[in-house]
Amino acid sequence: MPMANIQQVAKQAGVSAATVSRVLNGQNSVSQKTRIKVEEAISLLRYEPSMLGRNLRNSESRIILILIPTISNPFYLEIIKGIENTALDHQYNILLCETDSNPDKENIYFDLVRKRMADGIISMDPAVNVETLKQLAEKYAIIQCSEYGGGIGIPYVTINNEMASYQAVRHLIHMGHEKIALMNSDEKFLYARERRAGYERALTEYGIPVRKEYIHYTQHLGFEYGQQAMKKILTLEERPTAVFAVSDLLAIGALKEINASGLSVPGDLAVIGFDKIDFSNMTNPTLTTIAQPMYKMGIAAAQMLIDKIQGKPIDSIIFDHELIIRESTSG
Amino acid sequence: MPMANIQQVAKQAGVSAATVSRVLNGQNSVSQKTRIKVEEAISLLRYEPSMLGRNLRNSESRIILILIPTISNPFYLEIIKGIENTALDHQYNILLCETDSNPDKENIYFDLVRKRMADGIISMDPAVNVETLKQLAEKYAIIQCSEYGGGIGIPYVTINNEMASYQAVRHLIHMGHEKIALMNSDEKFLYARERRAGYERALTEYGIPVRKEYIHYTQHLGFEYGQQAMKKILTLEERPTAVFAVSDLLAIGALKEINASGLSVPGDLAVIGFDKIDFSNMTNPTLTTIAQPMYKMGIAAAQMLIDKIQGKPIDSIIFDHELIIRESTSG
DNA sequence: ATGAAAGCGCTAACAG
DNA sequence: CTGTTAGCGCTTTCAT
Repeated sequence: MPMANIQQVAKQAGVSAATVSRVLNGQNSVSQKTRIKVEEAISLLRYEPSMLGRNLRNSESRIILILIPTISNPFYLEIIKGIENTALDHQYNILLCETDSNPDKENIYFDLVRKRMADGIISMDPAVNVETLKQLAEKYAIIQCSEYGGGIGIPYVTINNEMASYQAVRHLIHMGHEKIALMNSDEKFLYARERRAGYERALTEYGIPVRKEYIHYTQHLGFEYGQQAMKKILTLEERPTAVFAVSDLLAIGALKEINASGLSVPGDLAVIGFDKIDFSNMTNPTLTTIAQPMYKMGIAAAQMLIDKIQGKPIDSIIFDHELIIRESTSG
Repeated sequence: MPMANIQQVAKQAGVSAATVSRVLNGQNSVSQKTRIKVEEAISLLRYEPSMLGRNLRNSESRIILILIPTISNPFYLEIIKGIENTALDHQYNILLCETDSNPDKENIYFDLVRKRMADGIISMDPAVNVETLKQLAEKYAIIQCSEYGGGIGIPYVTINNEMASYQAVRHLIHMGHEKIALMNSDEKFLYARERRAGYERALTEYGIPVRKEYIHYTQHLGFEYGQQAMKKILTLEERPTAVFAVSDLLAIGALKEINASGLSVPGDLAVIGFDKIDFSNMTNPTLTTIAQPMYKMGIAAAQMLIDKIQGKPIDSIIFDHELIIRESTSG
């Protein structure tokens, strides 16, 4: 007798399906006596209510979609944990979607919400198509997390990128550095523009000229890209004495490349990363970096999304960051 | 006019809902003329078919559940990618579930398949409750990936752990090592027992005695546990000249600890890891390790599960591994 | 406190 | 080739 349904339970208990449903949903308009009858029938038949029927009836999927560019960047991991735990608390589940920053793949996932397979989206893909997202946000619940298009009216949670970057560079200056390179993402991303602004503000404030040849752009935030960029930086005529990379993975690539070329960190070059991923503490030397409260950001994003799904008003949040000073700048 | 349904499209096109459904599902029993009418109605009304209705009707969720102990171990990342891409090809989506090796959380996720929210499970949690899993497997599609209970009749994909371990240790012996430590997981896990067996076989084959004090167990596979275990190993009276750790994260922790104590790798101690996670190539020195074909394993697991869901017969698979020799054993 | 009835949106069997 | 009908499993009025 596989897969009993609510009708069979009702019959077994000698009540109507409606009553079984009431018991299932913990409504207190059921007498103790019938409740017990129903519960017995449920366990007798090993009944498990079908989410399929319930979801159709309620026009909801209780699924939240998370959009990330790649699962390979550990930066997203803690955020995802925060989202997942919060979602679970509210009986939501998460569908983790890797876009590879590919619009086609992205669109497959957007379809999931259009097709009611997901109740909302938390987007963490900086490369997301802002136009599509804006359009989608008119009909569906959408939150941007850690990366936002800016001024497109979609609620977001993020940190103050300009300030974080400013503080990182100021720290380097305080350590006596003047020749400071920036390893940045493509400036089509808002956060990349903000972080460069912070970099320039710090330099300017201390009367250090901004030198174009010290600013390098990488296509992605991965390890290899950090190596590559560092290789170029090391060929500069006036070699910098410090590098600020906008992601830990980039910074770790830089570290590796510096070591490979026989130089030492922080003796010859100081290095700062960004994100405080787990691995930033496993390198040798350990990496100075900007910590984002990733777990908290995940919680907030999930809470906002759930509120939004339920029609509540929500506000964007800007979280505090923190400069974590470790061996790569103070060896 | 938000959220048109199939009835409204039918009305707009002047046909029945059944015909619209046929067009939607690409059945060729529809005349060119009506097909066009229907397609026009669809785009006019911006109709998006609801998976909720379809799923109920078809008694399927088209969702695959992936069970992992923690998202923090990069080992799972590539496998997940393989699963996801394969799933996508077959119009399945994946629900990523982190159990923290916690039976309660595990049970929440098992409920998803009981409640028809998921069509099947790929379990990668070594700590999974084998009894529950076995029971579940009687009614639902379940595959074990990279970790299997052994002899419980659930199809699996894995590698030959004993052989991989044997080869790693043999490599160390060939490099001239005799005092070789093993950093292993709790032997309640099958793979831990297999890997110890391989370790012992290699030693024995070369006439090297197996020394109890060289075998250390860690509670988890994380970085910190590797550091801790290494700390103990370094206090041994007769310090080993090589360490074989059953995970890269463990090995990286060992690396860090060795460096911290002023010793060098591989000069004073050689180190081998297991898994070939991305990071194993980012450390200094880079890490010798056993490569598992993780992406392929993911693809296979997903394909097996989908076949199983569709009632096809399936066989377990044992994949080939490979010893990747890098700096941590060969200076 | 409980039941009858309707319907969420879709697909498949059957009839024509 | 197309429409009618029924029903997947559940929840929610509306009665009583």
